[in-house]
Amino acid sequence: MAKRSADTGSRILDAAERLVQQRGYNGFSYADVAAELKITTASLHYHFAGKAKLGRALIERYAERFTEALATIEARLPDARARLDAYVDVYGDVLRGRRLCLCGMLAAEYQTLPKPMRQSVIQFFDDNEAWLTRVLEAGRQEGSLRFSGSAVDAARMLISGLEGAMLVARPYGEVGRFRAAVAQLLTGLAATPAGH
Amino acid sequence: MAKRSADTGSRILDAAERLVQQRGYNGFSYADVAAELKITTASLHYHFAGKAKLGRALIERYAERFTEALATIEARLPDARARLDAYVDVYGDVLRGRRLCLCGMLAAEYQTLPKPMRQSVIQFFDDNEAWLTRVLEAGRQEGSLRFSGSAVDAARMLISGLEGAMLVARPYGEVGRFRAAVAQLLTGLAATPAGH
DNA sequence: GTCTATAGGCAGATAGAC
DNA sequence: GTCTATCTGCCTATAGAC
Repeated sequence: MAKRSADTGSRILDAAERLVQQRGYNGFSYADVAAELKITTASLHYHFAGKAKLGRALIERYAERFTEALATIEARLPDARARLDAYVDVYGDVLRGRRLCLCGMLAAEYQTLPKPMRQSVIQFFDDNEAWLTRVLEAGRQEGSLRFSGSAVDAARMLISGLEGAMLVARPYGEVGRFRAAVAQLLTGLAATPAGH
Repeated sequence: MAKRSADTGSRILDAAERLVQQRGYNGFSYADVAAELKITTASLHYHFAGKAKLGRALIERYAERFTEALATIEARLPDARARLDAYVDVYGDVLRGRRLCLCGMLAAEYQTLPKPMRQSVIQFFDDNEAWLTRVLEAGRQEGSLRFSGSAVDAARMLISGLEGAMLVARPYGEVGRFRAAVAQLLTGLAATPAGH
């Protein structure tokens, strides 16, 4: 009953996702995916009619899983500060696999993406922003977080900072760079000023 | 005596630079540059033996100009806070042209870049970090800037934040998003807490 | 320095057998 | 569902005339 291995469609998405996060949408080919799965590119086309459709499916699944991860964070952690820290950890985990955020990578390549993919990238950032805005607003209410300006601006700052910290840290191959940059990013948000 | 137009080498670099900042290193071709300059790709190879060498020349020139811009900022502006603001404006100007920072884009594509290009990308970030660290340290000394932790960590946070803010803002086509995110990024650094 | 012509490879994609 | 075979187009790159 237990499935020993995922079906081909999922395995294609797994391989393509890793390739895009590491090399970019314009930096991988059907041949790369096919070689990894030991099938032919013709078989690939059976599952995903074209590269654009594969790309769109990648974002959809990635966004879905991200949403699930955020729901889990909310279910398990009660206070805003802990939720924020857990959110940051999601990004750190991605970087540890020498990957960028899928949509961060696609944002860099945005101007070359097929139109349908573009809207999905925007949607990912919008969803993240909405979730983070709610957490920040709650944190301000409960007194665990503080920030000047609107919660949505603070959320945008954080998302930008996290995406950028991954982008810059990866060439150095040091997750410590990411952590240090993000720690600095968060100091301004702590209701209790960071001790020194 | 006045040169009416730049020489071919420079015009190639101009076109290629714009293409990389907008579409990425893997998202442009010799044919794109050749078409823009109305020459052939064979002529392109006379000036730059291969795409990797062109890529390296792009980074070298970009880094050189960046260094000059930073020197100009130091020459014209006396205090650290003004220098920091001017530094941020450099990024904003790039984004206004619907471009990313050249090295931010190349950082995304890092794993696919020819080896010689990689070291140049790292060098760009190292130089920026060193300059910004000096400005931040000076600002702390003169009392115009404050931050917890080391100046170098604050510098890394700022560079990450600026690169990320460009990355995320561009798909939306709104420079306002960049400005708002960066404003939030800087609030923690103002010695005089943002009044309200 | 710029051209024409072309090589050689890889890209995404399709037809049709099994 | 997966294969072989093939197509067309674009890519980087080079030889050699002008």
